[in-house]
Amino acid sequence: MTGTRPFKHALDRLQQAGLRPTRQRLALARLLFDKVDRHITAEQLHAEAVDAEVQVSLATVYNTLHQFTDAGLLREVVVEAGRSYFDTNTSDHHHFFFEGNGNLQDIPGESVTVAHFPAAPAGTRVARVDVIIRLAPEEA
Amino acid sequence: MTGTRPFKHALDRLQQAGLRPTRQRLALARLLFDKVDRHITAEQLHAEAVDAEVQVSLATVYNTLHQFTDAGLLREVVVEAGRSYFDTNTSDHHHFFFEGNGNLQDIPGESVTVAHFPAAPAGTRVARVDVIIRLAPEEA
DNA sequence: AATTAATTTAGAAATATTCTAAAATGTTTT
DNA sequence: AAAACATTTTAGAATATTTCTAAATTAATT
Ligand SMILES: [Mn+2]
Ligand SMILES: [Mn+2]
Ligand SMILES: [Zn+2]
Ligand SMILES: [Zn+2]
Repeated sequence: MTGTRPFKHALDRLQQAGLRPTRQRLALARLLFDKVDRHITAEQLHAEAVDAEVQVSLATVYNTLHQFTDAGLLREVVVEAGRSYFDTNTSDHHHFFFEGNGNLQDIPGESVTVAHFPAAPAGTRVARVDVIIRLAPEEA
Repeated sequence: MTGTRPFKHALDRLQQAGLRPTRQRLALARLLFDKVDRHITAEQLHAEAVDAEVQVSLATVYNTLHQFTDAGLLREVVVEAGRSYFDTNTSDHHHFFFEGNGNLQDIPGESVTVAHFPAAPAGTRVARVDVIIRLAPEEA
């Protein structure tokens, strides 16, 4: 019976995160996690939900994306002013960013070495290291 | 005679960038470049200008920051949604970002090594490599 | 079924940034 | 130095993203 596994998968994620499995969260989790990894904005996800005839407000999409992020199910990626991407790939990795079209592409964590940087200042710890390789169209 | 050198310095920058030395640009250039390197937002710079009794609109501050950036006099740094910093340090360097208070601190380019990353996809060239080391308050 | 707690929502608000077109200023030509 | 021309500045509106508020709904527990 096709169609139940995706629900199961999304349900597992919510339980793992300690979040109540509401209709909206289940639907958003399915949209987010039942496909290949991706980088999506709140508005894009809301549009996808509307498109899939899931009734959910934009406020709830924002709330849910932040809850998922806090729970470690998503990662927020900021590369441009006034636009936040939410990344379904939560493994240690980095990004190519195409300045032309705003696309993001993953770079596996193992394939970048960040070495020699100074120790974190006293009273702080390194929460994350982000490497963004900004790409421009090749000149003619 | 103190007070003329700063004008000369700012004037040089504008000429180097091929920008007309208007009252507003000169004043903003002095505020930006006649002190130690820093990371400043458009609103902060506008507030400083108002404070220094320089009459300039917020729109002009944005225009000028972008012109300076395009001319290579500034660098835009994006680390948080809905907030752009302009960096008077245009040398090749990276950043510590304190998630607690939104502060940025430079890391000299030579003290970070980014190695082994994949080649830029066909049709693109690497415009810049940004390394952001995100710091959180040390846990108790 | 009643109680309690968590969630969703519409709409307003806050924030950041860009746009528009008119006024002002700077530059070049005569 | 006036006239002509080009650039810049500006107020205010517009756009865009994100957050907030408080009321309505839904879920979980008793
Ligand atoms: Mn968006
Ligand atoms: Mn700001
Ligand atoms: Zn990613
Ligand atoms: Zn810097």
